[in-house]
Amino acid sequence: MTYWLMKSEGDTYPIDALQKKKVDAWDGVRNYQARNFMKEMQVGDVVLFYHSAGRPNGIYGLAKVAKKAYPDQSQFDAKSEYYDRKATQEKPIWYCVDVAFVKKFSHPVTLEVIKADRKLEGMRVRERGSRLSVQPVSDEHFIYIRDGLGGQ
DNA sequence: GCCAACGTTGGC
DNA sequence: GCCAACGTTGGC
Repeated sequence: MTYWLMKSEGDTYPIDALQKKKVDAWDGVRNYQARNFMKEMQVGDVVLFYHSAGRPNGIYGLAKVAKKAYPDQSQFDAKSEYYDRKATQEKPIWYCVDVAFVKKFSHPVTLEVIKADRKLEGMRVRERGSRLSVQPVSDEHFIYIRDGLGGQ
């Protein structure tokens, strides 16, 4: 079991949108490092759902991986903003996973709190300039957030 | 809305 | 294969 943090823009795809759909494709990722992490994901891995451009920014709840990485169909769609002309059905470039809604925290664990808590030292999202939209999270950090800060 | 950080592209 | 230019992300 691996734990992850995945970012979504709070005003584009908030956790409420996933709650409504229950399961959805996490597509549109166009960063190689993030893609490679998604390829490592296993069904059942738990994800911290992070809002950037949120009010405020932070972790709003939990999701879990419902389907392993498969080719992101939007890369083949010329009308999509995620279209990639270099990708072919035989040789896809971009992958996505399906994620399922698990729960929404009663209060988001804000970036401000994450940065202030010494127990969360080393979390990637704290590091200055970390723009990576899919990040692994250590067991300790994950459990501390799920059972501690997020369970308030 | 600004701008620093940093990933990607393309000329050489 | 280097690196300058460019584009995007995301915190503030």
